[in-house]
Amino acid sequence: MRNDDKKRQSGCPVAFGLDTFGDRWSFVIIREIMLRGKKTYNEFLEMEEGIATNILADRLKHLQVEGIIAKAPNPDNRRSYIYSLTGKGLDLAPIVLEIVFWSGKYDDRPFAVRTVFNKIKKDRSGFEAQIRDSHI
Amino acid sequence: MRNDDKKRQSGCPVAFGLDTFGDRWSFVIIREIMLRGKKTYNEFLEMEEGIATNILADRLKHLQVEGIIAKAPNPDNRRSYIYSLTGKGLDLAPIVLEIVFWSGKYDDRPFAVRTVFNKIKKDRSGFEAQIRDSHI
DNA sequence: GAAATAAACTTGCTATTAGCAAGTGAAATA
DNA sequence: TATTTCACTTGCTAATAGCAAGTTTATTTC
Repeated sequence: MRNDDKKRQSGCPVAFGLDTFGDRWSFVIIREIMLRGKKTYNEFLEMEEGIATNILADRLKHLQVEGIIAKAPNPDNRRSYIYSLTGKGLDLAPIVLEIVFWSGKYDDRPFAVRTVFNKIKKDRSGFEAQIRDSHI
Repeated sequence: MRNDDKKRQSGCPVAFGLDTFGDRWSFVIIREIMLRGKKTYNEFLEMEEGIATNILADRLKHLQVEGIIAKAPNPDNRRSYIYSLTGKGLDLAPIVLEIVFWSGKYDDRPFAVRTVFNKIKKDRSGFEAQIRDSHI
Protein backbone atom coordinates (compact mmCIF):
# COMPACT_ATOMS: atom_id res chain seq x y z
CA MET A 1 0.00 0.00 0.00
CA ARG A 2 0.94 3.55 -0.62
CA ASN A 3 1.46 5.94 2.20
CA ASP A 4 -1.92 7.51 1.71
CA ASP A 5 -5.14 6.89 3.62
CA LYS A 6 -4.45 9.71 6.05
CA LYS A 7 -3.34 12.78 4.18
CA ARG A 8 -0.55 14.73 5.69
CA GLN A 9 -2.72 17.69 6.66
CA SER A 10 0.04 20.09 5.80
CA GLY A 11 -2.30 22.58 4.15
CA CYS A 12 0.08 22.74 1.21
CA PRO A 13 -1.63 22.35 -2.16
CA VAL A 14 1.40 20.67 -3.70
CA ALA A 15 1.40 18.08 -0.91
CA PHE A 16 -2.32 17.56 -1.38
CA GLY A 17 -1.81 16.85 -5.07
CA LEU A 18 1.09 14.51 -4.44
CA ASP A 19 -0.87 12.64 -1.78
CA THR A 20 -3.67 12.09 -4.27
CA PHE A 21 -1.92 11.17 -7.51
CA GLY A 22 1.77 11.67 -6.86
CA ASP A 23 3.07 8.12 -6.78
CA ARG A 24 4.56 6.82 -9.97
CA TRP A 25 2.02 4.07 -10.71
CA SER A 26 -1.07 6.15 -10.04
CA PHE A 27 0.13 8.75 -12.45
CA VAL A 28 1.07 6.21 -15.10
CA ILE A 29 -2.44 4.72 -14.92
CA ILE A 30 -3.92 8.20 -15.36
CA ARG A 31 -1.68 8.67 -18.39
CA GLU A 32 -2.77 5.36 -19.90
CA ILE A 33 -6.42 6.33 -19.65
CA MET A 34 -5.94 9.93 -20.68
CA LEU A 35 -3.49 9.62 -23.55
CA ARG A 36 -3.83 6.03 -24.71
CA GLY A 37 -7.48 5.26 -24.18
CA LYS A 38 -6.81 2.24 -21.98
CA LYS A 39 -9.74 1.20 -19.84
CA THR A 40 -9.61 -2.38 -18.52
CA TYR A 41 -7.42 -4.18 -16.00
CA ASN A 42 -5.80 -6.29 -18.70
CA GLU A 43 -5.12 -3.30 -20.90
CA PHE A 44 -3.30 -1.63 -17.99
CA LEU A 45 -1.27 -4.79 -17.42
CA GLU A 46 -0.05 -4.64 -21.02
CA MET A 47 1.59 -1.25 -20.64
CA GLU A 48 5.24 -0.80 -21.40
CA GLU A 49 6.37 -0.17 -17.83
CA GLY A 50 5.10 -3.54 -16.62
CA ILE A 51 3.09 -3.06 -13.47
CA ALA A 52 2.61 -5.97 -11.03
CA THR A 53 -0.93 -7.30 -10.70
CA ASN A 54 -1.26 -6.61 -6.99
CA ILE A 55 0.07 -3.07 -7.36
CA LEU A 56 -2.31 -2.39 -10.22
CA ALA A 57 -5.27 -3.60 -8.17
CA ASP A 58 -4.14 -1.47 -5.24
CA ARG A 59 -3.73 1.69 -7.31
CA LEU A 60 -7.02 1.29 -9.13
CA LYS A 61 -8.73 1.04 -5.76
CA HIS A 62 -6.81 4.06 -4.48
CA LEU A 63 -7.71 6.18 -7.51
CA GLN A 64 -11.36 5.26 -7.09
CA VAL A 65 -11.33 6.21 -3.43
CA GLU A 66 -9.78 9.53 -4.39
CA GLY A 67 -12.50 10.07 -6.97
CA ILE A 68 -10.05 10.28 -9.88
CA ILE A 69 -11.41 7.27 -11.76
CA ALA A 70 -14.71 5.40 -11.81
CA LYS A 71 -15.36 1.68 -12.27
CA ALA A 72 -18.34 0.46 -14.26
CA PRO A 73 -19.41 -2.94 -15.55
CA ASN A 74 -18.37 -3.64 -19.12
CA PRO A 75 -21.59 -4.00 -21.13
CA ASP A 76 -19.82 -6.32 -23.61
CA ASN A 77 -18.40 -8.75 -21.04
CA ARG A 78 -19.90 -9.49 -17.66
CA ARG A 79 -16.59 -10.38 -16.01
CA SER A 80 -14.85 -7.19 -17.16
CA TYR A 81 -14.94 -3.61 -15.91
CA ILE A 82 -14.40 -0.25 -17.55
CA TYR A 83 -12.27 2.28 -15.71
CA SER A 84 -12.64 5.91 -16.75
CA LEU A 85 -11.61 9.35 -15.55
CA THR A 86 -14.07 11.37 -13.53
CA GLY A 87 -14.30 15.14 -13.86
CA LYS A 88 -11.72 15.39 -11.09
CA GLY A 89 -9.47 13.05 -13.04
CA LEU A 90 -9.96 14.88 -16.33
CA ASP A 91 -8.96 18.07 -14.58
CA LEU A 92 -5.48 16.59 -14.25
CA ALA A 93 -5.04 17.06 -18.01
CA PRO A 94 -3.23 20.43 -17.70
CA ILE A 95 -0.69 18.82 -15.36
CA VAL A 96 -0.13 15.97 -17.77
CA LEU A 97 0.23 18.41 -20.64
CA GLU A 98 2.78 20.52 -18.78
CA ILE A 99 4.80 17.40 -18.03
CA VAL A 100 4.68 16.41 -21.69
CA PHE A 101 5.79 19.91 -22.60
CA TRP A 102 8.67 19.98 -20.16
CA SER A 103 9.85 16.58 -21.32
CA GLY A 104 9.52 17.63 -24.94
CA LYS A 105 11.92 20.43 -24.18
CA TYR A 106 14.51 18.42 -22.24
CA ASP A 107 14.40 14.84 -23.48
CA ASP A 108 16.79 14.61 -26.41
CA ARG A 109 16.59 10.87 -26.81
CA PRO A 110 15.10 9.80 -30.12
CA PHE A 111 11.39 9.66 -29.34
CA ALA A 112 9.49 6.57 -30.29
CA VAL A 113 6.33 8.53 -29.70
CA ARG A 114 6.78 12.24 -30.19
CA THR A 115 3.27 12.35 -31.58
CA VAL A 116 1.61 13.55 -28.42
CA PHE A 117 4.06 16.37 -27.94
CA ASN A 118 3.68 17.63 -31.47
CA LYS A 119 -0.08 17.40 -31.31
CA ILE A 120 -0.17 19.51 -28.16
CA LYS A 121 2.36 21.96 -29.49
CA LYS A 122 0.15 22.67 -32.47
CA ASP A 123 -3.10 23.03 -30.62
CA ARG A 124 -3.04 22.73 -26.87
CA SER A 125 -6.59 23.68 -26.01
CA GLY A 126 -7.89 21.57 -28.86
CA PHE A 127 -6.03 18.65 -27.41
CA GLU A 128 -7.42 19.25 -23.94
CA ALA A 129 -10.92 19.45 -25.37
CA GLN A 130 -10.33 16.23 -27.23
CA ILE A 131 -9.31 14.42 -24.05
CA ARG A 132 -12.35 15.71 -22.28
CA ASP A 133 -14.74 14.79 -25.10
CA SER A 134 -13.44 11.29 -25.55
CA HIS A 135 -13.97 10.44 -21.91
CA ILE A 136 -17.41 11.67 -20.99
CA MET B 1 18.15 4.86 -4.10
CA ARG B 2 15.38 5.65 -6.47
CA ASN B 3 14.77 3.50 -9.47
CA ASP B 4 16.46 5.98 -11.74
CA ASP B 5 19.98 5.84 -13.15
CA LYS B 6 18.83 4.01 -16.24
CA LYS B 7 15.72 5.65 -17.63
CA ARG B 8 13.07 3.36 -18.90
CA GLN B 9 13.62 4.30 -22.55
CA SER B 10 9.92 4.11 -23.22
CA GLY B 11 9.95 7.19 -25.44
CA CYS B 12 6.95 8.49 -23.52
CA PRO B 13 7.32 12.09 -22.38
CA VAL B 14 5.22 11.50 -19.26
CA ALA B 15 7.50 8.64 -18.27
CA PHE B 16 10.55 10.80 -18.93
CA GLY B 17 9.21 13.47 -16.61
CA LEU B 18 8.32 11.00 -13.90
CA ASP B 19 11.74 9.37 -14.13
CA THR B 20 13.36 12.76 -13.62
CA PHE B 21 11.31 14.40 -10.87
CA GLY B 22 8.38 12.08 -10.28
CA ASP B 23 9.17 10.62 -6.91
CA ARG B 24 7.55 12.25 -3.94
CA TRP B 25 10.67 13.56 -2.20
CA SER B 26 12.29 15.02 -5.30
CA PHE B 27 9.18 16.96 -6.04
CA VAL B 28 8.79 18.16 -2.48
CA ILE B 29 12.36 19.48 -2.53
CA ILE B 30 11.62 21.33 -5.76
CA ARG B 31 8.55 22.83 -4.10
CA GLU B 32 10.56 23.95 -1.07
CA ILE B 33 13.02 25.81 -3.26
CA MET B 34 10.46 27.18 -5.69
CA LEU B 35 7.68 28.27 -3.35
CA ARG B 36 9.34 28.66 0.02
CA GLY B 37 12.80 29.91 -0.84
CA LYS B 38 14.57 27.11 1.02
CA LYS B 39 18.14 26.59 -0.04
CA THR B 40 20.32 24.67 2.44
CA TYR B 41 20.41 21.08 3.63
CA ASN B 42 19.27 22.04 7.11
CA GLU B 43 16.43 24.17 5.78
CA PHE B 44 15.19 21.16 3.79
CA LEU B 45 15.39 19.00 6.89
CA GLU B 46 13.08 21.39 8.73
CA MET B 47 10.21 20.97 6.32
CA GLU B 48 6.83 19.83 7.50
CA GLU B 49 6.91 16.41 5.88
CA GLY B 50 10.06 15.35 7.75
CA ILE B 51 12.49 13.83 5.28
CA ALA B 52 15.20 11.43 6.51
CA THR B 53 18.78 12.68 6.26
CA ASN B 54 19.99 9.92 3.97
CA ILE B 55 17.01 10.28 1.64
CA LEU B 56 17.53 14.03 1.46
CA ALA B 57 21.20 13.57 0.58
CA ASP B 58 20.24 11.00 -2.05
CA ARG B 59 17.59 13.18 -3.66
CA LEU B 60 19.76 16.29 -3.71
CA LYS B 61 22.42 14.28 -5.51
CA HIS B 62 19.83 12.88 -7.91
CA LEU B 63 18.39 16.30 -8.72
CA GLN B 64 21.88 17.63 -9.38
CA VAL B 65 22.67 14.75 -11.73
CA GLU B 66 19.43 15.45 -13.57
CA GLY B 67 20.38 19.11 -13.86
CA ILE B 68 17.32 20.33 -11.96
CA ILE B 69 19.25 21.96 -9.11
CA ALA B 70 22.78 23.30 -8.67
CA LYS B 71 25.01 23.25 -5.59
CA ALA B 72 27.25 26.19 -4.75
CA PRO B 73 29.35 27.11 -1.71
CA ASN B 74 27.60 29.42 0.73
CA PRO B 75 29.61 32.65 0.76
CA ASP B 76 28.52 33.33 4.37
CA ASN B 77 29.55 29.98 5.81
CA ARG B 78 32.28 27.75 4.48
CA ARG B 79 30.71 24.53 5.75
CA SER B 80 27.34 25.23 4.11
CA TYR B 81 26.05 24.99 0.54
CA ILE B 82 23.35 26.76 -1.42
CA TYR B 83 21.05 24.67 -3.57
CA SER B 84 19.15 26.46 -6.30
CA LEU B 85 17.03 25.66 -9.32
CA THR B 86 18.67 25.64 -12.72
CA GLY B 87 16.82 26.81 -15.83
CA LYS B 88 15.65 23.25 -16.31
CA GLY B 89 14.36 23.24 -12.74
CA LEU B 90 12.67 26.61 -13.06
CA ASP B 91 10.87 25.31 -16.14
CA LEU B 92 9.00 22.96 -13.81
CA ALA B 93 7.09 25.98 -12.48
CA PRO B 94 4.09 25.51 -14.80
CA ILE B 95 3.72 21.93 -13.55
CA VAL B 96 3.87 23.06 -9.94
CA LEU B 97 1.34 25.79 -10.66
CA GLU B 98 -1.09 23.38 -12.32
CA ILE B 99 -0.83 21.08 -9.30
CA VAL B 100 -1.52 24.01 -6.98
CA PHE B 101 -4.48 24.93 -9.13
CA TRP B 102 -5.93 21.45 -9.22
CA SER B 103 -5.55 21.12 -5.46
CA GLY B 104 -7.07 24.54 -4.95
CA LYS B 105 -10.13 23.26 -6.76
CA TYR B 106 -10.47 19.92 -4.98
CA ASP B 107 -9.01 20.28 -1.52
CA ASP B 108 -11.78 21.50 0.74
CA ARG B 109 -9.87 21.14 3.98
CA PRO B 110 -9.32 24.45 5.74
CA PHE B 111 -6.07 25.64 4.24
CA ALA B 112 -3.38 26.78 6.59
CA VAL B 113 -1.62 28.29 3.62
CA ARG B 114 -4.00 29.21 0.82
CA THR B 115 -1.79 32.15 0.03
CA VAL B 116 0.02 30.59 -2.88
CA PHE B 117 -3.19 29.54 -4.57
CA ASN B 118 -4.76 32.95 -4.28
CA LYS B 119 -1.63 34.64 -5.49
CA ILE B 120 -1.54 32.49 -8.62
CA LYS B 121 -5.24 32.86 -9.22
CA LYS B 122 -4.89 36.61 -9.33
CA ASP B 123 -1.86 36.76 -11.56
CA ARG B 124 -0.45 33.52 -12.85
CA SER B 125 2.16 34.78 -15.25
CA GLY B 126 3.23 37.39 -12.74
CA PHE B 127 3.76 34.64 -10.24
CA GLU B 128 5.78 32.57 -12.70
CA ALA B 129 7.92 35.58 -13.48
CA GLN B 130 8.42 36.18 -9.77
CA ILE B 131 9.64 32.63 -9.23
CA ARG B 132 12.02 32.96 -12.12
CA ASP B 133 13.37 36.34 -11.01
CA SER B 134 13.96 35.35 -7.43
CA HIS B 135 16.12 32.42 -8.43
CA ILE B 136 18.52 33.61 -11.07
C1' DG C 1 43.54 28.01 21.88
C1' DA C 2 40.84 24.12 23.62
C1' DA C 3 36.06 22.59 23.90
C1' DA C 4 31.58 22.71 22.40
C1' DT C 5 28.45 23.38 18.67
C1' DA C 6 26.85 23.26 13.91
C1' DA C 7 26.43 21.99 8.84
C1' DA C 8 26.34 18.45 5.73
C1' DC C 9 26.53 14.45 5.21
C1' DT C 10 27.40 8.63 5.84
C1' DT C 11 26.61 4.11 7.93
C1' DG C 12 24.09 0.31 9.85
C1' DC C 13 19.97 -1.61 11.00
C1' DT C 14 14.83 -2.25 10.90
C1' DA C 15 10.34 -1.48 8.82
C1' DT C 16 7.63 -0.71 4.95
C1' DT C 17 6.64 -1.19 0.11
C1' DA C 18 7.29 -3.20 -4.50
C1' DG C 19 7.63 -7.14 -7.49
C1' DC C 20 7.19 -11.93 -8.93
C1' DA C 21 4.88 -16.38 -9.31
C1' DA C 22 1.24 -18.89 -8.45
C1' DG C 23 -3.59 -19.48 -7.20
C1' DT C 24 -8.87 -18.35 -7.08
C1' DG C 25 -13.68 -17.72 -8.74
C1' DA C 26 -16.85 -16.49 -11.95
C1' DA C 27 -17.96 -15.91 -16.78
C1' DA C 28 -17.15 -16.93 -21.62
C1' DT C 29 -15.63 -19.78 -25.45
C1' DA C 30 -14.41 -24.33 -27.85
C1' DT D 1 -18.03 -30.47 -20.52
C1' DA D 2 -13.30 -28.73 -20.64
C1' DT D 3 -10.50 -24.99 -21.43
C1' DT D 4 -9.50 -20.33 -21.49
C1' DT D 5 -10.10 -15.54 -19.92
C1' DC D 6 -10.75 -11.65 -16.80
C1' DA D 7 -10.06 -9.50 -12.62
C1' DC D 8 -8.28 -10.03 -9.08
C1' DT D 9 -5.73 -12.22 -4.18
C1' DT D 10 -2.05 -14.51 -1.59
C1' DG D 11 2.56 -15.66 -0.12
C1' DC D 12 7.20 -14.92 -0.43
C1' DT D 13 11.49 -12.31 -1.71
C1' DA D 14 13.86 -8.10 -3.14
C1' DA D 15 14.26 -3.25 -2.97
C1' DT D 16 13.52 1.10 -0.80
C1' DA D 17 12.44 4.22 3.07
C1' DG D 18 13.13 5.69 7.75
C1' DC D 19 15.47 6.05 12.23
C1' DA D 20 19.41 6.64 15.26
C1' DA D 21 23.91 7.24 15.69
C1' DG D 22 28.44 8.41 13.90
C1' DT D 23 31.94 11.24 10.95
C1' DT D 24 34.23 15.39 9.06
C1' DT D 25 35.23 19.98 8.56
C1' DA D 26 34.16 24.64 9.95
C1' DT D 27 32.69 27.90 13.34
C1' DT D 28 31.64 29.79 17.77
C1' DT D 29 32.26 30.05 22.91
C1' DC D 30 34.80 30.12 26.94
